Amino acid sequence: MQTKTDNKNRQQSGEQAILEAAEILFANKGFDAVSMSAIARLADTSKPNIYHHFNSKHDLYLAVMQVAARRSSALLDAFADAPGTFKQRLSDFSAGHLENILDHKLTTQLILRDALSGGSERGREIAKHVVGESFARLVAMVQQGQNDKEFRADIDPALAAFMIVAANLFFFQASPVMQHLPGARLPDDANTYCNGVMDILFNGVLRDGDGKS
Amino acid sequence: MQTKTDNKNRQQSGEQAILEAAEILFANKGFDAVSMSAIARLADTSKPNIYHHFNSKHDLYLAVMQVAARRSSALLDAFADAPGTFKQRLSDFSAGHLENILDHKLTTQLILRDALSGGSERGREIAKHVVGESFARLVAMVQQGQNDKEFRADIDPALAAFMIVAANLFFFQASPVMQHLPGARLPDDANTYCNGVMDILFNGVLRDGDGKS
DNA sequence: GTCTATATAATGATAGAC
DNA sequence: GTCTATCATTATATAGAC
Repeated sequence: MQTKTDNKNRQQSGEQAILEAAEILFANKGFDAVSMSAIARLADTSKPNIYHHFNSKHDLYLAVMQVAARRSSALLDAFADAPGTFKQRLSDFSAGHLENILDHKLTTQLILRDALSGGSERGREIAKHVVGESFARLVAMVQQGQNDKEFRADIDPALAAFMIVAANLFFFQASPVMQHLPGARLPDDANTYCNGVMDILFNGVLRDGDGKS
Repeated sequence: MQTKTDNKNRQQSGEQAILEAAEILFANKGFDAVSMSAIARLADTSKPNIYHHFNSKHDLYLAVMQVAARRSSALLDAFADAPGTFKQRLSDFSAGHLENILDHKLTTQLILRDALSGGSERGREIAKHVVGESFARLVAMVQQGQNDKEFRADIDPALAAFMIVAANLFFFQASPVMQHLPGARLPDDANTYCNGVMDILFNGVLRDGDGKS
């Protein structure tokens, strides 16, 4: 029994280093800009050894994606059915969502890059599954809030959910650029940003009494 | 006098084809995934001819970016100082912004890809200039709305502007993915989407009387 | 499982004829 | 301005020893 586990562990040490190196490079530069030589160099091994563990560059990429997807999926389970008002639950979900994004930038960039790029058929399937999962939870949460008369009934729950996801993911994508823009800077603190977003989403930017058409 | 103009026109016919082919490929696949051979093939010319017009692949890329940036910058000038309430002007700007994005998907994808990717130093400068320009206008518009007491004074104008841009750009990025997600679909019509977004941004999702903290 | 050495194809870029 | 032919380099991937 133990021999099998030992083999698995010994075997993974090599694979693990390769997977980690590949994740870093793929996330930062994208599939095409990364060579097997660069991965081998960063993983401190040789090119043929990578081909011993993975059939092709694309296979390695898919393996990296699957590991990242598994990690990403498990992270938001805690927010599935929490107590409190839906306003609070939605705020918590959004804060947790953004926190996960910023705590796992590599994973996020990897999945986001693949999901939004016209890349490899099957890679997008994995990425779609991940974003679809957290998105569906958000939509359901908004709908429940509508059923409880806490949220307006005349808004599209998918739209509200999308705006939350968009605000968080686009913040992650754009913050390196935004930091260098003159004149108007966003809050660099994630919590401040998230609270500001949710305040606008919940209450709107119009002053009270201006008439909600 | 005319000879110069004629030369210019004759000269551009070749360059134009190369630039257009390069824009299509760079926008769809990114810098690294596009080869000079592929560009030459699509432009119906030869590789050395490209090198006659541009010093390197990177030079060609910058030229494509500059053309795209010029196009993109000119598009939103009309919304600079329009009449009407700031709510209306903001809605019009957002609608025009999204319309421009969807009418020039190639240009948008090209600039967005470069701005958000860890790509070539100088390419990002161009992209940053474009997004920074339209972003600054939006922020100013929100601030004016606050000065006129039309918008709440306690919101961050940069944050509100960012949410509009994020909603539009992320919609553009994600709509190919979102269309295939089960359960919750966004409106496929740009106007419907934009109106829904602005409704939420202006009025919020909470039902009236729930107390704006 | 890991390596050296290598096959094969494609890359960015150039030389030089027309 | 445009081409054919070619350079040097690098890419993915494999063969085969240990």
